[in-house]
Amino acid sequence: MPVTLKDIAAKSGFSVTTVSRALAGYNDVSQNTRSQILAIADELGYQPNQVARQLQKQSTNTVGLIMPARQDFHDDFFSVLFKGIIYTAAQHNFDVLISTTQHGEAEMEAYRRFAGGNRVDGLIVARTYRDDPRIEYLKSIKHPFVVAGRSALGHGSDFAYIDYDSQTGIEQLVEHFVAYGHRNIGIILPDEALAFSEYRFAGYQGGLKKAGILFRESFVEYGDMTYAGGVRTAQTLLNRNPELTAIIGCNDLMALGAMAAVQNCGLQVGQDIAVGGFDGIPAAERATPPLTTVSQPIYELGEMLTDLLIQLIADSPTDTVQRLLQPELIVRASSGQPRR
Amino acid sequence: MPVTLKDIAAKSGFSVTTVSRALAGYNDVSQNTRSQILAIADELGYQPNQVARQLQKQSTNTVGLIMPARQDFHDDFFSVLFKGIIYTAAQHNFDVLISTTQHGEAEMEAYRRFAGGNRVDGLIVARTYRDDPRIEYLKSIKHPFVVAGRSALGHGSDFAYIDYDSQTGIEQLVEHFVAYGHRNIGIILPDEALAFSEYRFAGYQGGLKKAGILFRESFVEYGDMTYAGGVRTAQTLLNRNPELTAIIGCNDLMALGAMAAVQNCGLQVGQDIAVGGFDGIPAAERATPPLTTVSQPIYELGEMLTDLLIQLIADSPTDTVQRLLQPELIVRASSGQPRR
DNA sequence: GCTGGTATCCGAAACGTTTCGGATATATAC
DNA sequence: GTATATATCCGAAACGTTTCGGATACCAGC
Repeated sequence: MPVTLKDIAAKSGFSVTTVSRALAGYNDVSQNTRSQILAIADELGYQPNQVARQLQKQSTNTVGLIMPARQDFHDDFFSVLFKGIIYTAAQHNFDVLISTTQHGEAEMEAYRRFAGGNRVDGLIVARTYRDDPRIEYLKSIKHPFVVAGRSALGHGSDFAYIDYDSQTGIEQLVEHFVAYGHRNIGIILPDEALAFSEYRFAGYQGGLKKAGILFRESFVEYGDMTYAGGVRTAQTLLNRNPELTAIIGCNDLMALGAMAAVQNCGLQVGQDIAVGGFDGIPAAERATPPLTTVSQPIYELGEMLTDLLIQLIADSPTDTVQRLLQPELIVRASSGQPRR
Repeated sequence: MPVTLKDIAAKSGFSVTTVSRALAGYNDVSQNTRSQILAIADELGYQPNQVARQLQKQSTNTVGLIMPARQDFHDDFFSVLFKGIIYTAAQHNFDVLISTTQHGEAEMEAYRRFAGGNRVDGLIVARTYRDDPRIEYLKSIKHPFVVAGRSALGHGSDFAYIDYDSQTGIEQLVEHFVAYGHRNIGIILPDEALAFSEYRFAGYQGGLKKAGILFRESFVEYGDMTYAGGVRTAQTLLNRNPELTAIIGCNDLMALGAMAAVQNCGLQVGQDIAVGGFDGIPAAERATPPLTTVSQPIYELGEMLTDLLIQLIADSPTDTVQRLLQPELIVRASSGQPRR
């Protein structure tokens, strides 16, 4: 029994049309009737039905985000990205609709519900996979979207995206380690299925090559982006390669896990083994010792993505915006002192 | 130009009604026509318009959450609560609609839009204030909602809520410190306007009283729930009261800040000054030294709230569920050894 | 008195679904 | 043969808005 325009119309004696126009501020309704109508609306506590309005206007003032379920949950990436998104959306008077699914058919189903089902005006897609079906779908139905990240290395990316140049970032981290005298540098990569995994791997190889260091398969492991996964994977790496003097975790959480693994071995982070991460989350700075990392400001990424998406919704764009941002190497105690 | 029921009707030669019923699986449509219709729907890539469906069904399968903007942003509480909510909502095939606002009129506006505007079937309200206008509003329009937290001490709470008994939690923490030989225990409280601030204060006073320790106004400060705020406030507390040997931060973030402040003074956390927190966030466990804290599993709180809300939406309840959960004291190195 | 303009109002259609209450045709029962 | 049941379909109304295209009344200008 919420109050509708019809109720106000009945009580005021005017038509639904006039009530609607009075409330919307059109100037073809007299001052007198407008104030009557406003008074009644106020008295009845009228609240326009947003769903009806959306149906009529064919727009929702809502952006959508579909997050991976569970296993990535304690990854700070989405938390922070998400904060940037909802805060920026609110600035533009947009709400944010969220769902979580496992990767796979359920995920596509959610995208169809949000985009095809007209629940949102635009979508932000994050964590791209190689040949990502979500992107294909959104392109096919011409629904506005922006992507955090690109397609995998070598695949074309003909859509709006914003991404940090993690290849260069990791390369700089490797160079930093090399400059400190390290030559046996291990790396914990993200899941191979993730598009950005390749860029980081390429950065690792690029850094080694520049330094004239031979790439060794055995120094590479894949982790699951979690703290616990970092502990586990670093353990494996250290057991298999006692000669390692440095480890790169491809996100800060895994790097923090790696630090713990090093300490568990009775070794000193920064003395015996240098550790570096990627992301620049707050916990990295607060760790003991503080973590050297490649910082990609995620909150700001969320802001930029949202601004871009909303702009894209407002005026269908002429050219597709693609922005590649430079991350910043932040050296802290976890990489220790130059070794000679 | 998304495809609608009308398009399928036109192409198949059946009426919109029949198409609708075929797709919905009613049994008053023959196997033959059903399969024709399904085929065409599939071919055209039909995706039901959720907004139209919501309008007709007068329900949205969506729960709403309105988060405080900015200053609380780097508080992990909402991030984790939020994860619990969206994950559980997804289990029930509910989406989650989010907005952020500053506390105040804009916040009420958002509640009206979500609840009165029929955008969501139910709301989760968190961070209650004393005599919270949001709760009054939702009660007045009889919109389903559940609350994380209660009204302020002494005010009646005639609505569905789930809360941790933080009074008992803080009391236990005080008792723990007392048992370790501390008598000069400072506390950093949350903003007074927050309903739970009073419970924690009461717990502090209760703990002191049990131990026969006189309450001293000067040992109390109010913080803003952030890490930086914790550093600042602990600093103030320590400068003013050099006799302090223990500090309680009323959330982990402020407690971690307090640890940093202690260390900045050249003092040892756990040796010179004991520190305890409240929440049990992951960072507390990983801190150096690990933080003694009163753990209130927030993710689980989000799960329970969402389950309760959805149940409340499904069958209007007979009695209002109110659950008071016991938090758990977790002793770690930040509280050091017994002093004698 | 007629014309044109302006101010104010409103009916009806539309957005895309779902559903109520039939309508039609065919089969079954007697 | 009629009466009843069943299977299959559909028109129209409804959900609550917004908006297009008038309609009406009144005024000024000639």
